[in-house]
Amino acid sequence: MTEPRWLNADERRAWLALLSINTLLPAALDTQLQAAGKLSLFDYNVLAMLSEAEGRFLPMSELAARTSASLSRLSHVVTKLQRRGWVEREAHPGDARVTVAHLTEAGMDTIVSLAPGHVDAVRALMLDAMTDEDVADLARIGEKIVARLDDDHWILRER
Amino acid sequence: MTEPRWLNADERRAWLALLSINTLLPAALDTQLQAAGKLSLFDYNVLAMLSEAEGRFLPMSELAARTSASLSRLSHVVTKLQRRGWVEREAHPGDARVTVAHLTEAGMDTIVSLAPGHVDAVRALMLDAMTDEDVADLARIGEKIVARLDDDHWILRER
DNA sequence: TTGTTTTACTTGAAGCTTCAACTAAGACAA
DNA sequence: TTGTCTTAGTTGAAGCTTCAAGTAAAACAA
Repeated sequence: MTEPRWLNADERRAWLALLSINTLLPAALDTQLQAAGKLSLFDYNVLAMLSEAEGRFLPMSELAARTSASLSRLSHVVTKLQRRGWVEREAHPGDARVTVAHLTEAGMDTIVSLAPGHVDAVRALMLDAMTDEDVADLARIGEKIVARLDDDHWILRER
Repeated sequence: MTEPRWLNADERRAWLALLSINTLLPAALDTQLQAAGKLSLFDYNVLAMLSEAEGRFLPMSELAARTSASLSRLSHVVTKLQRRGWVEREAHPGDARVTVAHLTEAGMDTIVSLAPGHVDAVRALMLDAMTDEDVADLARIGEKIVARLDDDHWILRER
């Protein structure tokens, strides 16, 4: 067994910053969305991913991939969103194992009304702190990390 | 009411990457720590922050700041860590409102035994994906975002 | 075709986090 | 000193996430 390599100064700074962002950023966005529409950041993302999909529907697995969530977590959340009238579950015509989640009109209205405030919050909490070059760097470095965590993650598909 | 400014390509890439990292990285580290010692990343960080503090103790408020957590969350977790014999609660001599969390010997042994595996995981999941320059850039940009989220966050203190 | 494995998803229980309410002590003000 | 405000922390309940187990259909194998 060899000695582990401890983190150097920059590695430690990068790691601690990421860890802090990780806790603070979702919490702040949750607060904004909770106030605006009584939903969480994760709820919002589920609706957002459906709203951007062709036909406003996606199989549960694909929706789970696009929200980086487990199927179990997604299933519970879709049940909740269904009770609120924002999403419906439908059978897949070609494969009976598949459940398709479909954004309703009410769900679409909800996300359309929430999007401006949410985007403003993302800018205020994160993007406004950075120069254009910082944003490009973060995009590039962030995608490297995502590739390391999941080498066929959906956000890397169009590259 | 003005039109919101939507995200441009790089902004969207940066935001989606951060959101994905945010879900995937803690999940992967949780899995490693759960397997190695049946604790979460947050539990680990609480122990780590105490182990690095002078005297291996900190007031609850300070520990909450260093783990970016609410006092409520920390209080529940310290109760759990206390039941496992890793932390003790003590009264503060000068101010009776303050509770001091103190890492026990058993707690120190735990973190010492877990640290190498955890650091290896942080490297494997994140740092190994980046060049030295990337790491320095991420540290710089990450700290800008942290400053935006909380302008006197503890990781910015030594600057 | 029959049995086996894999894929897609759901469910209930256990554990974790948040929220609101609460206690208690220190600081401040008159 | 007395009352008020602020700070520090705890608690229980509600809601969210994970985990393990289960169902059912599709794919594969002999």
